[in-house]
Amino acid sequence: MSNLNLSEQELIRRKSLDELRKLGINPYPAAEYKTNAFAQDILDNYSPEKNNFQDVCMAGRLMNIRIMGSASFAEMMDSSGRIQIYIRRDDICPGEDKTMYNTVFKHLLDIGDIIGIKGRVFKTQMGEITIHVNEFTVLCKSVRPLPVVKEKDGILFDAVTDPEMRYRQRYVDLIVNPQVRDVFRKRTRIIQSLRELFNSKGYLEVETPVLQPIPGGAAARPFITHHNTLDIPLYLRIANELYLKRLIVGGFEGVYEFAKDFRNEGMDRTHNPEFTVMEIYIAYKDYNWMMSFTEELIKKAALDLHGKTEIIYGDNLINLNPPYKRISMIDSIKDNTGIDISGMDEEEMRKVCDRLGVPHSPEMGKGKLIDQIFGEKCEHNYIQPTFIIDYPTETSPLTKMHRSKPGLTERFELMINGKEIANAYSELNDPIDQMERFQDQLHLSEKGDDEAMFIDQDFIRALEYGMPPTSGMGIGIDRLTMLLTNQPSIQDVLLFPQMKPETLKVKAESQKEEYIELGIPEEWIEPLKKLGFITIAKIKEVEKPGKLANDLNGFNKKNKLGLSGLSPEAVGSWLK
RNA sequence: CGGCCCGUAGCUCAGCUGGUAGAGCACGUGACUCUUAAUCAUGGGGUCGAGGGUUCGAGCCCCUCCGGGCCGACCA
Repeated sequence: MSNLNLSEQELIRRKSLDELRKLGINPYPAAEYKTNAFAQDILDNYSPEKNNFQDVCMAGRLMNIRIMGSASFAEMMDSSGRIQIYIRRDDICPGEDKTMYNTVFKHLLDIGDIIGIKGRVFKTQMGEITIHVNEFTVLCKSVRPLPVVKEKDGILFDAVTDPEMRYRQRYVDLIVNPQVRDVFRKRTRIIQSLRELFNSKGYLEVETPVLQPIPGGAAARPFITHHNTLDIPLYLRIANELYLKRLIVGGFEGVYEFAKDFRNEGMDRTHNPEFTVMEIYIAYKDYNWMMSFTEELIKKAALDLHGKTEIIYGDNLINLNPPYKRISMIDSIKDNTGIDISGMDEEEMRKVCDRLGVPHSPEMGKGKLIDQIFGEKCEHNYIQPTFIIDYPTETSPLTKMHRSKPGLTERFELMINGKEIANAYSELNDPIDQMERFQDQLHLSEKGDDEAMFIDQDFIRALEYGMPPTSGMGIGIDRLTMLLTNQPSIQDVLLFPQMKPETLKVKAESQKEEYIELGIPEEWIEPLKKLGFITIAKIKEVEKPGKLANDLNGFNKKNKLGLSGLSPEAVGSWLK
């Protein structure tokens, strides 16, 4: 009955499954399969002169099968790549019994199945490095047909490009689009590169709470959840900043964490509800030091990934070789708009916004207005890496006041390709100033800003014991990965980007008993369902029993079911 | 939240002014011992995203909904 929902190809593969079992072959064996070679290693290192790889054993997925009578070529893909294999009937079946080739290989194996092979490597007349197989083992039968992507001269045919399928069924994407695996290998290499640098300096990798009673450290709307035993609300973290700084108070010299953060906000090409941020805090440093460190880190990541600092993103050629340009936010606005906003009050700023066509609203303070102008008129112009420094106090409540510029803070953001890549400060460690900044945030919250920060009393208490002068920095790992792997969407650097739930096509089918109650012979239930009458209600809607009888008899004949014919009267009796 | 586009066989896509659903690959059967987008012959496979409406008749026109993409808004 469940077979009703299966396609023809799925039914055939399930039948092959049974056939294999009948031949005594377990399609899902448990035993370890010991391999001694990978496709890429063979392709890179085989040479006929050395006559190496003459006793290889490898495992992988069948991606293509070309049968030519008693010999066949196929392609097998393992974690390293694809390689061609050559299978000859009389090698596989040296004796009289040719079942393993004629039946198992030719008929019961399909594209998508996973097998193990033993054989020797050689070069075909066409010059392709190939494994001559003398034994194969079924390791996993695939019962769902894989999209078949073909390739010639680097051109892909029928490539799976549908974003919905690629993101929802990432496993399929990874199988048929090998360059996708490469992006995620690179993502991991980027993270490793940063971790190596931090560890080489003796900084400590730590873990801090994801479930937080007060979602602090950033301005964003959190996800809320509930703890049953404690009977309190908890928030999924929007940042880990305040916890890492507590650890600096505790005496660690440098701490860092690769953290999943969660923000209950919009989704687009650069935003996913959960995302990864690396934050690092180092005692006795300031934001100037941190700028140099950030340069070092970005350069290292680029070199580890590409071996050079020039990268291409979209149409832009970007050079990540330090030093990067440094410009204050005020100067940036001056450069990009010709307007010097230094010393202006809030009213003057509003007029500037109007003149520039920058949208603003009454609850925005001076700092927010500056931020707004920068975001609209400046940010997108910084394609080459540029540090924007010295941000307004109002929008930087965790940042130390600038040592010489009143009203500003010691903060920088690194812009690359017109996007923020990193954000860092000389951390505010004055507990009394910090308390006042939190209270300012509270006022913003009362004015209706639902992103204003909460007051974290325990964090204040920690600062009261004394936090050394510290610089902290955060990097969006997803966006850094997009940049370094030239991917246009955050979904392309997340293995499982957030999607709306798939609406499962679970059709409400009536039970067999309900059909029988109507007097419908059991053998006619399946044909009825095949014709779309999956519920009793559907049958009751039929107005012409003659037509239904005719359709059913036609179905019987077409599918050679061999059932005795139905009269219109018999069908009519079901409908009463 | 607004604008535009998309949803047809397992996959990639055609489908004319509304007139009985097509191709390639994949799949079944047969042939073939160095092929490679293998080839040749032959056969099957569809609730055209879902639901309504207009019509003698809808994959196509209208409405609603679901899912996806791009752009903008909001948001860092």
